[in-house]
Amino acid sequence: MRIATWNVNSLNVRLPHLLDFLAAEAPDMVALQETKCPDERFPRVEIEAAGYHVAFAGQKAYNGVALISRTPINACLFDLPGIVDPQRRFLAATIGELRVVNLYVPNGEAVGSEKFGYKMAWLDALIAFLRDELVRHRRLIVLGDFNIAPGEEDTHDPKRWEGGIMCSPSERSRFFELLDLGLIDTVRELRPESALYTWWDYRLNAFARNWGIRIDHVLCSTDLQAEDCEVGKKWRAQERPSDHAPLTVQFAGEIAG
DNA sequence: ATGGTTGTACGACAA
Repeated sequence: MRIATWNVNSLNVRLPHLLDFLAAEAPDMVALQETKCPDERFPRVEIEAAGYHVAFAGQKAYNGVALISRTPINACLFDLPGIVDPQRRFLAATIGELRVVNLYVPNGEAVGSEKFGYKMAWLDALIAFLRDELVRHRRLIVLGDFNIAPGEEDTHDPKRWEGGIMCSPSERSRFFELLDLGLIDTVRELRPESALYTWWDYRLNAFARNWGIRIDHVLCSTDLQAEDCEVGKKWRAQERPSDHAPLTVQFAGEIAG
């Protein structure tokens, strides 16, 4: 099975790219973030016509997550337990024999800001939730835009990013707490030596210079085996791209189990 | 590298 995550930064603008991606890559499941799309305007018809089921949690202008799957999507949970959050950043669901948790972790703006405190509280609630979820589900995938670059090798310029937002010790320690629960960073496991990025700033021609960072992740429980991964840089190179590339991970076996 | 771009929605905020 092939599982992808993609922060599309407006599903309305990026729907043609998404439909091209589905046709070209034929993933079994895609987790989307930053759909910026209220539920009543979600492009259900177009995505279902491509042969996929949909589940979504959107809001006007900001945030918004969705799941797109060839296999029906069941038992959706739209709110991260343990925190009251009107922002649509979380969508957990059961797909075949998989439990999938799609995340759009708060950006945090700047270390020490009010939004940074929200990010830390959100991550702490996530860690508590996933500790329970791993007890309930042996085949668990946690994926999305984490807004955390786990290590120095995950930025194009460690000195520039050191201690800043997405790279601070408190954010990185939360990421490693997630791994310590029993989750695997599939991309780092598959490509231990590679500089792989998933996000490049729109500004300063950052993509052409490969000034990127790795903040989108696919984590899995130890019952699952990741076989291969790919960052879809060609989608970041399109006209009017998202600032994130899609990340696809190939797992052994099928969604049905 | 300390500026700059994009999306939403039409000014200002979020990223």
